[in-house]
Amino acid sequence: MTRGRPIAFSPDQATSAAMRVFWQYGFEAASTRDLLEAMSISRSSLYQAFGNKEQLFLESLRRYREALLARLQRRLDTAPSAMSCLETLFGDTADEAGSERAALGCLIFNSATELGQRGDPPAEHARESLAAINAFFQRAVLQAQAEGDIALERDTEALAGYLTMGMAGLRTLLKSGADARQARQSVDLLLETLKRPPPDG
Amino acid sequence: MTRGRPIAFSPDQATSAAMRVFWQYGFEAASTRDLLEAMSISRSSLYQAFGNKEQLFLESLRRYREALLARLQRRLDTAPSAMSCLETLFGDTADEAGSERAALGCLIFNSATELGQRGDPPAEHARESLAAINAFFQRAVLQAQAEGDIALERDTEALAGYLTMGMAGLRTLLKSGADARQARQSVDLLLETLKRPPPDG
DNA sequence: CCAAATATGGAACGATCGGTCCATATGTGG
DNA sequence: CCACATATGGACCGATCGTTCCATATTTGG
Repeated sequence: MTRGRPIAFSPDQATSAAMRVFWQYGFEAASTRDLLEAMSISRSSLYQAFGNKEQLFLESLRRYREALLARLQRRLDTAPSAMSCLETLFGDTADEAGSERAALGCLIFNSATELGQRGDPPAEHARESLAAINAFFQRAVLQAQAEGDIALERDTEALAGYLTMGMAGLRTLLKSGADARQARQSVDLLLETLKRPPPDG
Repeated sequence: MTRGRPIAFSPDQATSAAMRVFWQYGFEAASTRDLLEAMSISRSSLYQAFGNKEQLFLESLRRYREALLARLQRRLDTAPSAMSCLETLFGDTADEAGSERAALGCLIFNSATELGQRGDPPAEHARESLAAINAFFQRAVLQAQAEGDIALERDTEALAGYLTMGMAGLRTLLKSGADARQARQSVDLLLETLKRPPPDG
């Protein structure tokens, strides 16, 4: 079937290792040397198997996004309610304060802020991933509305955008070393909006 | 008094030009070539007058922070109320959606996310600047409470952290190209929390 | 066991990085 | 007008960047 020397590494494991490097350093700041060392492969193998740094990043971000969204959706599916899912999601994130995990942030938010409005594939992919997070929040809010925990008069999309903004801001606070108390208090206030009825008008 | 050849550029204007470069590209990604071109000075002059790239960044960030906080404080001092100041501040920021200004973001939030928990002076300076923004929000909330627009039972610090988180998130959304509608809706929901009374407990 | 095909290690590429150095220009105090 | 002091332009430094290339290793099909 296959001809020639077989590859001596697992592309999956190598991509996961690369993902962690991009996660920690960002797309531009992650050097090919960093990537090669973490992936434990040679320079030739990287370019043979992944093309170049940009394509490796796209593959890493794609995997990160799929894993994240799968995890989020599972949380939503297994939680006692969509509202409690959102509460634990933001609460658990706030509780990361001070940890190494908090210092890493989220690869998607990191990439979205680093790459901004650039027109190249990495930036486009980052924006799409941010939109996917927003879409998850929209599903969660819609379900919470169906379950009676969020007022039906609320605009689902607006609340989703609000939560995406909140998570982005929370990630920023955690990255810059906010303590658990500030993170918790901010998240509590953020979630308050979901529970109370919309003002008149 | 002064001996020797006088400098042929304005250090103030040069620092402002450098600030814009750091603002657009970030600390690490801003190359000395970018800086020299924007500042319209020679390489020798940069190192003679500012020491190195890091010190130039610190000076740029210091100026940005001072100018920003002065502008914010002036807004607070001249607004009809602290609450309306916060409303116009977030509202005006949301209205930047889609503009070049929105793509730039805020140098302080940009630096805080880029430099994270690093232990060097640029990161420390960025975190201090973020704390200064938080302190401004704290003053604004305190004033709004004194003016009767925010319930006194509210924890001032908690609301300040919430607003800092909100602005950080808003900046992230804007940087990644959020449209005016999403930004507006998210900000409206964010500000809602300030106006309504705290829940029981 | 040989030929074809693929993977790998490592040298090398040109470009760019932040920073230094030196010759020269351009001022002022004596 | 000269001596001194500072500023400036530009060559240059070693390091690192992402990428390419080639010789070599390692496999399978015939």
